[in-house]
Amino acid sequence: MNSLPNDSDKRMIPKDQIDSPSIEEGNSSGSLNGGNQVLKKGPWTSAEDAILVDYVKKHGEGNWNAVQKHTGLSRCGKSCRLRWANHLRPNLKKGAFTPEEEQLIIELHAKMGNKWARMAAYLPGRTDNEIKNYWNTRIKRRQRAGLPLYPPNICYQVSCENQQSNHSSDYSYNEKQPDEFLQGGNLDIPDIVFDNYTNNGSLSYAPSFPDIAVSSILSHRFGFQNYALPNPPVCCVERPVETEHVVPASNGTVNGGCPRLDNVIFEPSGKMQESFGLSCLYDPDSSSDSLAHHGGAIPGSCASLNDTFSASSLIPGTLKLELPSLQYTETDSNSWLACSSTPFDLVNTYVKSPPTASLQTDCVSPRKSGLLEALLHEAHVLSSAKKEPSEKISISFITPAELADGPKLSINDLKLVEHKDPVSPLGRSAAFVFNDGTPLISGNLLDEFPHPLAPSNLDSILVDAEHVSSPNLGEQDISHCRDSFRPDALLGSAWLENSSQNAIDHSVFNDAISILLGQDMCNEYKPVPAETSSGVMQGFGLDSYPWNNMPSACQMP
DNA sequence: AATATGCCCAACCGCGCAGGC
DNA sequence: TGCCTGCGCGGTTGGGCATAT
Repeated sequence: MNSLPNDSDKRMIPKDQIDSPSIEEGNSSGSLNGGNQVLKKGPWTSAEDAILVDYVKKHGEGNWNAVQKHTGLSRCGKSCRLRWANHLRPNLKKGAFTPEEEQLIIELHAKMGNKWARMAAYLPGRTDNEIKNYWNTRIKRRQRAGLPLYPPNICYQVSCENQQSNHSSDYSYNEKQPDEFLQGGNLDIPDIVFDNYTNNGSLSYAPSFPDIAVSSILSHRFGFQNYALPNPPVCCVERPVETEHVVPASNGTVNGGCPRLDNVIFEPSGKMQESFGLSCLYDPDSSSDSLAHHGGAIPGSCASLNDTFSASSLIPGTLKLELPSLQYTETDSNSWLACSSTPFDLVNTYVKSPPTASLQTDCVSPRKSGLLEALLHEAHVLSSAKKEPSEKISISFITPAELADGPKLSINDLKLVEHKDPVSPLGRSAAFVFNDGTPLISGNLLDEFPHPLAPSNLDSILVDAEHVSSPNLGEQDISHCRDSFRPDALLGSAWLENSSQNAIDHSVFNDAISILLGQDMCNEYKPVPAETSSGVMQGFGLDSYPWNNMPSACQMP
C-alpha cells in the first residue's frame, strides 16, 4: 500500500505537476515551518499519500506535527491529519451518498445543525467534510429551487422527539457520540428515552442510536416523503383553548370557509407553513431538484418562519444565519430560547405571558448548542411558567435519576412526565401516533422496518389524548380536530381551493404574524396573494412564499 | 467547437478547546 | 495561573469538471 491513487491527484493536480519535484518541494505554494522548511500546500500527490500512510501504519494516528519530522513530508500536521481523515484512513466510503444516508443527514442536520463531525459519527465511512460539502450543495440547490431544506415531517419529527426527550432525558443525549451509546452503562444514558423508544421492541433499526432510531422510524412510518405531517393530536387538543385568545381574527371570519385559525397557524414546527401551503410533497431523493414541492417551508423553513416569531421582535437577539434555521446562535440564549419551531405553547406563552427576565436567565440551554430540541424544551418550560407564574422555574434538565425521583419534580414536570409515559399512547410522540393512522406510501425506502404500533390504535390514542388534555372537548370537536389534520384535509380542503378565501387567510395570517412579530417583522413577510386556485397546492404554492420573500432573518446567507 | 456558467469537492484557514508544563 | 502545543471543528476557497449557451 505504498501508493494510493486517488481522485484528487487526478482532479486537482495538473498532469505535468504530478510527482514533480517542484510540487514536492512546495516551492510554488507553501509556508515556512518555523523558518526552516517550506510547507507545501495544495493537492496531495500519491507519493505524499504513501508516505503518510506508511507513517500512520508505523506510528498510528495522532501527533501529526511529528509526521513532518519523521518523514520529511513537507506538510503541516494539520494537513496530514486532514488528508488522513478524509482520504487515506481505512474504511472510508467513497462515492455518492445513498438515499438512506441522505435521509439520515437531513435528520441529523435538523437535530444537530452544522455539527459535521458529530453527524459523521452516525455515518460510518463518511467524513465530516463530505457531509458538509453535501449539505452545502444541498442548500444551494434547494435554495435555488425554492425548496425547503427540511421536509416538514423531519422538522416535526425533531419536534416530537425533543418534546419527549426534553422532559424525560434531555440530559444531553444528543451530545452522546454513537460509540458512547454503544458502550452503554454510562452514567447518563437516557433510560427514559430507551424506555420510550424501545417499549415495543421495535428498535431493530439502528438500535445503537436511540435518537436516530426513533427519528428514522418516524420517518419511515410516515412515508417520509409524501405527506406533510398532520398535526399531533396532543397539540390539536390544547390549541383551541388558547389560540382563540391569541389571534382575534380567528373568530367567525376564519371559521367560515377554512379551518379555524387555531387549527392552522400555531402549529408546531413546520405546520404553519404547511397549513398555508408552504410545505411540500417531499421527494426523498434529496439530491434531486425535481421535487414535487409546493412551498417554501424554509428550513429552517420549518423553523425559519417560526424563528422570526420570537427572535426578532419578542426577544431581541441575533440569529446566526449560517446555522440551519432550526438552530440559533449558541451564545444567545435569548434567541434560542425564543426561536422555537413554534410550538403553539411557546407562541401562546409569548403572546399571553411574555417571559420574564428571571425566567430567561434561568433558562440555560441543556446542550448549549442552540438546537431545536433546546428550543422545544424551553417552549415547554415557558409554557409551564405561564401556567405557574409564581413558581420558580427549575429548568429542567431532568436526569433519568430525577425522573425516578418523583417528589422532586414540580407539578409541571410531573405533567410532562405523565405525557411521556411510555405505556400511554401519549407517551409516544405525536408523529408516532399519527404515523399509525397515516397510510404508508409505497416506495418508502424504509418500509421494510416494522412498526410497533398497530394502526388500530389511532382512535383510542386520539381520544385518550384529548381526554387527558382537554376533557371538555366534545366528540364532534375531536372528530373535527382529527380530520383537520389529515394531510388530505390540510392540503386538499376546499378552503385551499378557494382563492377568495385565500385572501382572507392571508389577511388572518398576517394579522397573526403581526401579533406575534410586531408590525415590522410582519411587514417584511408579505405573502404574495395567491393568484390561481386551479390546484390544491397552487394557491399556496412556492410562488407565494419564495425564499427571498422571507424575513431577512430567515434568509440563508 | 468555443465559451460561459455552475457544480463539486479537496484542501486550507481561523478559531476554540483541552491537556501539559 | 498563564502559556504553549496539539488537535478538532466549521467555514471558506479555488481548481477541475460538467453542462448550457
